[in-house]
Amino acid sequence: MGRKKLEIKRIEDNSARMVCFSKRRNGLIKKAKELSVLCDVDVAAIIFSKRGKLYQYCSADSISQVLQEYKSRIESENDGCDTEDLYSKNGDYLTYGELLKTVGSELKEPRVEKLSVADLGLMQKQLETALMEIRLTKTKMMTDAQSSLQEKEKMLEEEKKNFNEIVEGNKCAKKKKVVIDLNIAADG
Amino acid sequence: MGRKKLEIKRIEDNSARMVCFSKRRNGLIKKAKELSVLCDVDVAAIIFSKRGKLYQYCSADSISQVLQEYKSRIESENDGCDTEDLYSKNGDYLTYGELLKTVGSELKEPRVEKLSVADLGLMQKQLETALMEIRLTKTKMMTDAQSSLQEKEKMLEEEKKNFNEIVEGNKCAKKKKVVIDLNIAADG
DNA sequence: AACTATTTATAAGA
DNA sequence: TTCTTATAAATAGTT
Repeated sequence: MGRKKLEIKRIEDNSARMVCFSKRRNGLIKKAKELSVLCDVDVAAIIFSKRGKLYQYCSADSISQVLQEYKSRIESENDGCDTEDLYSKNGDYLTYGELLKTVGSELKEPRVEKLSVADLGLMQKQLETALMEIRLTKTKMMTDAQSSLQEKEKMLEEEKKNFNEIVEGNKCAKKKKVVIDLNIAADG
Repeated sequence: MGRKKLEIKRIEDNSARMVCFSKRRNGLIKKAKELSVLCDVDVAAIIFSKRGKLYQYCSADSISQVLQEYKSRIESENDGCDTEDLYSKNGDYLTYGELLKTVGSELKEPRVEKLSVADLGLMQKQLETALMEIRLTKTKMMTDAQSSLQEKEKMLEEEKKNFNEIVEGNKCAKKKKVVIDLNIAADG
């Protein structure tokens, strides 16, 4: 949408490409937000610029829902796979510790071939779960930090208000005093 | 954009919300693709519907680039953070094994408070790297599996061709024989 | 699933 | 970069 119809292929002009990137990046994130709010779904948009900058949007307050959904999906998709050796002895999923140890040793050694694509898929899902758990914790910590900041701000606001009331009170007192003085003058 | 200006808040009517979801989901993914192509950047859009369905777009062919970028970013962003205790003794980043052990023990125990947001951010990045490494490995394995399948298919095709040639050869031989027979008959 | 009246996004220009 | 504006594109409500 613009003065001309734009063909969808790489914009070769450097400056034009950057301008377009800036506009459309904001546009995409706006659209992602709107979709999330209007339709009450979880949306994430991630954009890596070539210069290493990372822009992202993730619908707030819902990471735990996403996590929950993910977990239940992992649990239900769990049949018909020969991935027994990826489980803990107790039949549960690996703890993150066990999982990471597996990832670390299996991926680093040259015996990756022993793992099937299905195994890697399961690992991937578990890592994603771990990742979301971290994100959740991080978000919560940041939210907590922010709300305590907001509380401080509120207290400051309160103090300011009180201060202003005192100042206003003084002004009123001065005005009254002036009026009285004038009345006195008029009397004379 | 539409007959009326739509306020950006949850659409309460169920049917209308689903229609909107369908339209805007496609719209978002289209926009993500366009941004990726026009500006030559990596874009991912992930949408979880409430009913557990996952829609996503990820600009293809670029996971290894993203991984590379991520790694170099981690290496360069590495100054000015007080996250020393997340590092291995050798000064390098944690191995995935060490990292996962930390995630597992720190997040499970009630002593998460000891970790700062910055620490979690670092963990997050490392987990993301691990995840991409897994994805990359999985993709490679699947590609390899596919190409070996394709090789088998090619061999099968070759065999089929040879077989057909033999069959064709037999057909020709038969034809010739018939002609000869006819000639003999004509001679008689 | 199509159709259109409108709104929204944005390409080019300043 | 930021604003403006003409035009393309998306889409809300309708059929």
